[in-house]
Amino acid sequence: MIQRKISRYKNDQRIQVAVDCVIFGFDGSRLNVLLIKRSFEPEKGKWSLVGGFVGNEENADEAAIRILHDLTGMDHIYMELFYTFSDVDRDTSGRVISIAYFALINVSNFSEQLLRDHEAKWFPLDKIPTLIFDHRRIVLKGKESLRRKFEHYPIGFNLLPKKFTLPQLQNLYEAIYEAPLDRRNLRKKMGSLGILTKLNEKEKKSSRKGAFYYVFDTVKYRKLQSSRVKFI
Amino acid sequence: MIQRKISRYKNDQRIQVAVDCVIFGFDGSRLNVLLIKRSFEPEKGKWSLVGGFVGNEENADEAAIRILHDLTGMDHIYMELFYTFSDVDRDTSGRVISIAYFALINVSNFSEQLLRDHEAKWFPLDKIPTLIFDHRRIVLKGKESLRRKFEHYPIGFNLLPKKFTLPQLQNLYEAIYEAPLDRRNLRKKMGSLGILTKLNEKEKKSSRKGAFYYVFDTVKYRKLQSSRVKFI
DNA sequence: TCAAAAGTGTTCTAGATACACCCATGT
DNA sequence: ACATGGGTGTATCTAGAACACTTTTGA
Repeated sequence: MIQRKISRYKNDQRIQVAVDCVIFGFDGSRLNVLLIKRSFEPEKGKWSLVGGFVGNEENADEAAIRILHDLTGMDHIYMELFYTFSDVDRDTSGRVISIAYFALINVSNFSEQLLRDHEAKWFPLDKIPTLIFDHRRIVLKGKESLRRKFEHYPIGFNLLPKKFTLPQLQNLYEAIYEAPLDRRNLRKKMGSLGILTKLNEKEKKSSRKGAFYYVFDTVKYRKLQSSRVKFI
Repeated sequence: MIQRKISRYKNDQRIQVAVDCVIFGFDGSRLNVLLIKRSFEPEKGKWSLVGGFVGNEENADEAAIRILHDLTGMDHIYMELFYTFSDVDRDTSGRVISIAYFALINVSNFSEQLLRDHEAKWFPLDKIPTLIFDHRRIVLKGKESLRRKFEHYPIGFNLLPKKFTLPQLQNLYEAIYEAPLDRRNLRKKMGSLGILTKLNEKEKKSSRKGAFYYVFDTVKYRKLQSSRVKFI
């Protein structure tokens, strides 16, 4: 039995609280954002972030987890609150503030079927279509937050498949920083951090020679975590 | 004539939206947080952050500016949204989410009279009393956010008076990082950034020899701003 | 055999760190 | 005269940046 809490504060405030998720996905070469065709009015049929209202019996994290689960079927998605957008007229049909999260997922966990079911589509970061409301601003701020976080925490590994190659890792860094990176320096850096384990297996699709797979060494990483490592 | 916006969304959500401010102030040697004795129920008389509800016709920034202005009489206070707290039971008398800001002000702008008027008091960061609700958590997260921001942006100057000495600046760095810092290295760093101008005037209260005053060179700083400077 | 991407080491430079003595002044 | 905090310079170390050739293999 769910009982609605009655506020003891006297207040005629009427603001609704929503969560919006900037879902980043990396396809091995480019960084993408998942957008959906909005299924209800207003702005039905336009491209939009994935979102929903916060329930009376859940906090914003729980709402984001629920929304991400409904869309993907996945649990334990890496996500982080990065900002709250509250302009009075940001939503054209009511006063709604949006608690914004970015989420990092591995594109390969996302089937074509799933995309069709939700009328969803991956868009490269430099090719975001016109979005409803202030969602473009939310995407841009999400990207900035991701970039800052990325500098000190190894969250990028959430965007990669379990096994990944160093050229893929380099593409990821370059996509997030929008700047070229030297192969040799990246390898040296990863070597000195000691958080990658080389597998005796090669990825052969994207080159003739093939690139060795690596896995992320969680145990070694945890030891570093206390000391605010620089990852780039 | 203010007309309330009627939402077109069907939704029985009943959440109120508040803003809370972690106001940091530096007294020349320690970093403090401004707390007030809560003036209304529930939890009346307990220590609390400064806050208030977001009005129907203002966004969260505007609410924070209003709240800070009401308390201090000051405008153009440096402030930044750092997180939104939304646990279902965080406020014991209703569902209220709190959009949290940290604000940086110069303690010397704050008269004793002002403190008395609002039943407010500065508390050193390591001596925060028991606070209502989740305000302790908000303070801790605010401190972390301040620290991260401080690394790359010269926001610390908002905590200092217009004229300040290098020993004071050092105290500020040490207070924010809770770690000792070498005098000579700090001076070298500031010298190389070139954003301080030495005045021909000394502060004589805190030592016999006296320490030269400096001012922050806004023009030189702006030139640096594009390039993500490291400030520590 | 050649095109295309993977892999590999060294040098240079700038910034961070560590460190100890003299200076100015009020009491 | 001395105690107190302010001011200064150098040597070392480390991390980041720049840079070019060899290897593998499928077509």
